[in-house]
Amino acid sequence: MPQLQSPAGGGSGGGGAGGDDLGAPDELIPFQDEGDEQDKGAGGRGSAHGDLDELKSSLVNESENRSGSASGSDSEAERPTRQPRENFQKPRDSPAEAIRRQQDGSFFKGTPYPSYPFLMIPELGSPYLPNGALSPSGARTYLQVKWPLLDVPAGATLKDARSPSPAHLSNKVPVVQHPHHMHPLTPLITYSNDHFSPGSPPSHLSPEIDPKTGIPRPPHPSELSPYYPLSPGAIGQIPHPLGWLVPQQGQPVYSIPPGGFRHPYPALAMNASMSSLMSSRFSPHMVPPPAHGLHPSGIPHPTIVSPIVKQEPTQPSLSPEGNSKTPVIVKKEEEKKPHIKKPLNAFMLYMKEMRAKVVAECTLKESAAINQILGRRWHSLSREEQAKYYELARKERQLHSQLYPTWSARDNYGKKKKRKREKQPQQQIQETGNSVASKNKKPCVQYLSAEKSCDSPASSHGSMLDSPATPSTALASPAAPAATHSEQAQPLSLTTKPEARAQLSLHSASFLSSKAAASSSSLTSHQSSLLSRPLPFSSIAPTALLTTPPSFAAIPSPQAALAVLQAQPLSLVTKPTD
DNA sequence: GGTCCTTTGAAGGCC
DNA sequence: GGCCTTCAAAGGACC
Repeated sequence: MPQLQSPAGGGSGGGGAGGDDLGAPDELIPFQDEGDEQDKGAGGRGSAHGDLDELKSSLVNESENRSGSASGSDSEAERPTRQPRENFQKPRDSPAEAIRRQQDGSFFKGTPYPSYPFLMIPELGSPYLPNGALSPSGARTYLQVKWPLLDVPAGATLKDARSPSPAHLSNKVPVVQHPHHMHPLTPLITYSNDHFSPGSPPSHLSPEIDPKTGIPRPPHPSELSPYYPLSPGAIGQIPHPLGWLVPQQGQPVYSIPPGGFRHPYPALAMNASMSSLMSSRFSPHMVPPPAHGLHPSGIPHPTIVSPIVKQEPTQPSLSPEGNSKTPVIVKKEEEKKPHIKKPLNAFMLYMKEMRAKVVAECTLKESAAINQILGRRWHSLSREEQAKYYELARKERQLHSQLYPTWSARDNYGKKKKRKREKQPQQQIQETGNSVASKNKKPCVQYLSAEKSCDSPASSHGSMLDSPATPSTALASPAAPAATHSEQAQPLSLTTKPEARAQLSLHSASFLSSKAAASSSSLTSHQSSLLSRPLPFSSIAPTALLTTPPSFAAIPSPQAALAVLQAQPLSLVTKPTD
């Protein structure tokens, strides 16, 4: 399957970047390494990052325009977050310094995503339960942040107006999966949007050089990361920073001991108890939590489902003899080992957020069907929108790797006891054509037919891909806002893989008969998916944008489209430009 | 109760 | 470096 080159990836070759790049301290700061990563990616990078840079620069410009101070030089504008990132990475500010910074109003920086005004607070301390599992929704508590001062266009909110706020999207009470059931910071997180209305970041919080010190101001937490609602070094001294983060129950939100931030995961804001908790609960050693289902503050959290706690011994339990462990014990300990789940990727984050919306819009409940819809919508998202999720996912991985530095995705292999499939559907299609689903235990269900009634408003941008006006416009880009720039930033990779070409062609056909394709029951799910899925922009050859075969215009059905495509020289569609 | 389905992306292993 | 596999979420369906 041709993939939209993900920011972290550029394929598996660069795939290591997602985690490997975490080692360097500099990489901990989001936006710089956006650029860095993109530079490293050198063409293999996904589209999202190009837009991230756009967003960065546009944000800087926007902030400067707003503030009117524009104190930064050009070079500063080009590297708006460099210094702040270093500050962020090494939060060694004294409390007084931190307070001063905050009083300067320089503590925050405008969000790099003007349209992304919520903070995804993964329980502040960690989105991951002590066992590594993510607290289903509480772990990713999207808080719409109220920016008190900065004037941001209403249209620049995270989602379109139709899209309920993420908090509202939670269609169920967050269920903590781990027996610990309690994130140390959850009581401090408001789960209500009442406190947070989409607003604007204050203009004086723009990323600028502090006029007093000449030192670049620390970046806004949202720039640092959605996970880092407050910058480490100074958080603790700020009872209510600008009042835009309101404690739910009146307790001090972020107090931090004068000693400062010593936790190995310094990006997290925490008070004394949190700090100790982090040290104890979120260290890789996973020592037991202090209490069952209770935050150290004693405040229970609604997400607590069961107070049963699996004690994770700090030291491996030894056999009575002393230091030798029987295989049984070893096995037991192995079983006791907390299951650290993989960090969610961008699409998973998107699904998590949008699932409830899709479920509400449709009558579908089957996740497979929902996921098909979401998959299509995902592709219909503009790259900026996708970039948000890529960024979130990247931070998830960062956070995860910091919380569990020794964790490897390999650790989870085999834990699902997943029955090994004989072959991937994709391969089956390539090899056996349409007779694919026969081997599957469960026949592929064409869920897309059920989606017909609800997939038209696919994206907040109107999803031209779901119901495109013309193939060419739809192909040009998923809501490509600046095609020319995109082409510059991300030279179109001339995907010459047969599958990719087929996808392109199929996709072209899908614009003309997507509904028919969706309702088709004679195609395999993957074929249907191909028909309905937009091709990643990066894999579309320029010529392809201009040479949509006119013969598609009269294709009555996806089957016919497929037949045409199979018979038609693909080179007509995706003739390489070289 | 376990697995499948379905989606995309990340990561690791293998060649 | 490319390909393949597994897992991440979700919940109904199926065995």
